Amino acid sequence: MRVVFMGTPDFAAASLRAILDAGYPVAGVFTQPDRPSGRGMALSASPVKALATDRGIPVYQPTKLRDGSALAALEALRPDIVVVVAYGRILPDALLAVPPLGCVNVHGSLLPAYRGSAPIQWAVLNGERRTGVSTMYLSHEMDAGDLIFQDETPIGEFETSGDLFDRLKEMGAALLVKTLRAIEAGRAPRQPQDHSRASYTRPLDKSMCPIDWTRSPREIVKHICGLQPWPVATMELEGKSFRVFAAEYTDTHTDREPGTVLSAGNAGIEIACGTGETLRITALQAPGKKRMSAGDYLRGHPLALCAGDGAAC
RNA sequence: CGCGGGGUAGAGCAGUCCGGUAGCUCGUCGGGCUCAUAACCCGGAGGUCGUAGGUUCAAAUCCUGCCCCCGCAA
Repeated sequence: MRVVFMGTPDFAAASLRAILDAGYPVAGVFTQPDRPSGRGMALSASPVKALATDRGIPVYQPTKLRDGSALAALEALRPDIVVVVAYGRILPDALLAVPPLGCVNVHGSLLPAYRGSAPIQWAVLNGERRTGVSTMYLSHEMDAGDLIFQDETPIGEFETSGDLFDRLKEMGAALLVKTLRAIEAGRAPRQPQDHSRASYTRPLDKSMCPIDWTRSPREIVKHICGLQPWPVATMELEGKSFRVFAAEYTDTHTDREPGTVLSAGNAGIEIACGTGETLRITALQAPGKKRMSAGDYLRGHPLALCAGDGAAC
């Protein structure tokens, strides 16, 4: 079964690696063009390209998918099936029609929930206790194709999007191999999604970073975890914007204004939340500094605590 | 050459502009005190100031090259 793989980031590279390790011949790989990125704006290859190059697989990086050349390139590869994982492009119907066995996709959610571009992060942000991965056939509409397999997993209370990403990319890769085997054997399930239960995510952006202290401790913890490793939750302290990486629950109750710093010491910075409860920030990053524990930071930067009613803090 | 911040004791920082004894908080080690503590008191150890050169009577500090870390941007 000749496979053509389309994908770009780390999440996709895991799937590519899995089907290669499973012994499937990958005739070619499509990935996004190299772009200047990183410090120094050096041109850098996508993780998928790096892996494909390493394994000696031809790489295609079309700028446009609709000018005919991409279609010609795909047809020339004569794939039986096309696997698309986080390619970052909408495939024109003409491309979808090329492989006789269809196009399959790995998505980081339990579809039909969390269709869209940041399903893993939004599952964390929304405080979901479980999520998973799905494989499906690609259809004209985004993430709405018929389901093949799904696999579930619980989300840890303090698990970050990055942690969950790493777990789901391996789950997705394994599920993809299972899916390919089933299709090859002609016994892959095909279950239309319940579109009435579909939900959609929007991309993350930096405007959502600031922590809203009027929310509950758990909502704030999920905010902190969900926005890691990017774009990272932030808080204001003494006029500077800090990136916040970790927090822990306390059993303290307070009637102080949400956002008030109640204490700052070795264990962290305790701040009043909106429910009369508090949260202790335990890891943060000051501008121009690297991430460190709150205790470490305070050692070099004593915080002026106000004992008053909090208004002046 | 996309823009900017940073590298000083095990950790976090000050000192650099204006060159002249290596400083603070924490940890650590020893001693003391307390019913008790991430408590407090006394004392000690621990640093080629990222690195290689240059200027100087004298460089953490001024000049130049290089390495590494971080943020923006993608």
